[in-house]
Amino acid sequence: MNRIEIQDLLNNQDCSSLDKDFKNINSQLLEICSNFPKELLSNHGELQMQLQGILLFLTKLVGKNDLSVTLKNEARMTYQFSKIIASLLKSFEDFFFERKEYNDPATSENEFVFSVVTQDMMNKRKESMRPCRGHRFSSNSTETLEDWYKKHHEKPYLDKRSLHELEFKTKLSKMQIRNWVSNRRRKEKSIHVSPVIQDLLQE
Amino acid sequence: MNRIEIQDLLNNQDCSSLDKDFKNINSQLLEICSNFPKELLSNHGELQMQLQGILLFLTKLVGKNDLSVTLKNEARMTYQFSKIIASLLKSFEDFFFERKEYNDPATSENEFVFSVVTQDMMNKRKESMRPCRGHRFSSNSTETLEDWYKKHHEKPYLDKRSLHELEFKTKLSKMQIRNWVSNRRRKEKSIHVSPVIQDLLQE
DNA sequence: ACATGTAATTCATTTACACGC
DNA sequence: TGCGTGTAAATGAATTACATG
Repeated sequence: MNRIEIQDLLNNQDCSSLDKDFKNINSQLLEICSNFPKELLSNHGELQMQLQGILLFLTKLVGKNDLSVTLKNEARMTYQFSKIIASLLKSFEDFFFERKEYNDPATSENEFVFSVVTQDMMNKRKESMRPCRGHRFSSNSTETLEDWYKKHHEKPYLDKRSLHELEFKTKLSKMQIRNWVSNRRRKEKSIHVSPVIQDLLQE
Repeated sequence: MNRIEIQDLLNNQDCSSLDKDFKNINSQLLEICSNFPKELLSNHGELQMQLQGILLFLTKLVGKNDLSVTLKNEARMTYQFSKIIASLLKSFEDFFFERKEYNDPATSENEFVFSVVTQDMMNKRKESMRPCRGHRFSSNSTETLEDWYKKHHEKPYLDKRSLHELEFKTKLSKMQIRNWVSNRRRKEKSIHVSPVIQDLLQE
């Protein structure tokens, strides 16, 4: 996932029309994000309260009739963003206060984008899990595999070198890679169906 | 078209009032459906006889005067259903044993009857069925509703006339239509998300 | 090791309903 | 009742794993 600066998320070009309170809220959110898991231990309750206040304000703002459409949309977007932060905050709290064994991989970075952290968390969890039907690989792994497949489109069968390379790149097991490529060949087949049959299957 | 389990078609809640013979017929039909084209080659003649017997019995049943209305309707539906199976069976036989040209499904009379009758049956059943979460409306109904929404895009709220019209066109209940329009408005909102946040949520 | 069939799971979407305004 | 919002239940397609010949 690409990193996105929080400033880009919050203060985009349309913000020039926003009033004082709205700007104030944006800067509050920015601050919360910047210190995200760091200051959580000391004042998570405060943070939750602050977020609740922000959400309440935004709800009121959206409800107003005399608001311009762009401003309303802006408010809605900020509301969505605040909601995301609130739920992230909650999941962090669960980690820190109910299961204490979790080490945050990203605390070393001073200012970071929280989306990257959640991605890391997901990958950490996934890697430790034993292979399970239906559980998706990380998008990174899938991309790597898909790249390989595109390159070897003519003859999409694994040789030893490819297998080793993919094993190293994706951190998946040999069996998983073989399965993936096999399933991928099957998918390739099913993509190219006679248009007549496709029409038939449509309805 | 929504799929309906054969069991639902044959054995619905009203069946408690049916007599033994009727239940027996239902289970026979169910068995025939389950093995439909599979066992056709070995015993198509038998199947035709069996179906004829069923049809005869049902004809007698419908003719009776002392039958309750719901039971009579049930018998009629089962009769239609048996007829459909019989005609399907016949067209399969034609195809397999007389080497006749397989008729284009769109123009074949049997197929036409099949789809119309099942649609009819479905609508009938839908009226009696209590609405169920997650069960899709027919594509026809959805199209009608979507058309209405597009037309009233500026102010997508139902008035009495619209509600009546849609109720007539879609054969859905008032509550279902109100729910659909409400859910549709919500969807409209969620479609217009900040592209940055959308990317973020994409992962 | 392969194609094929299919089980188990997930993900987004659809419909229904509850609660408060 | 009407609305928006939150959320439950179900669907259906796609993803991953594993069994068989």
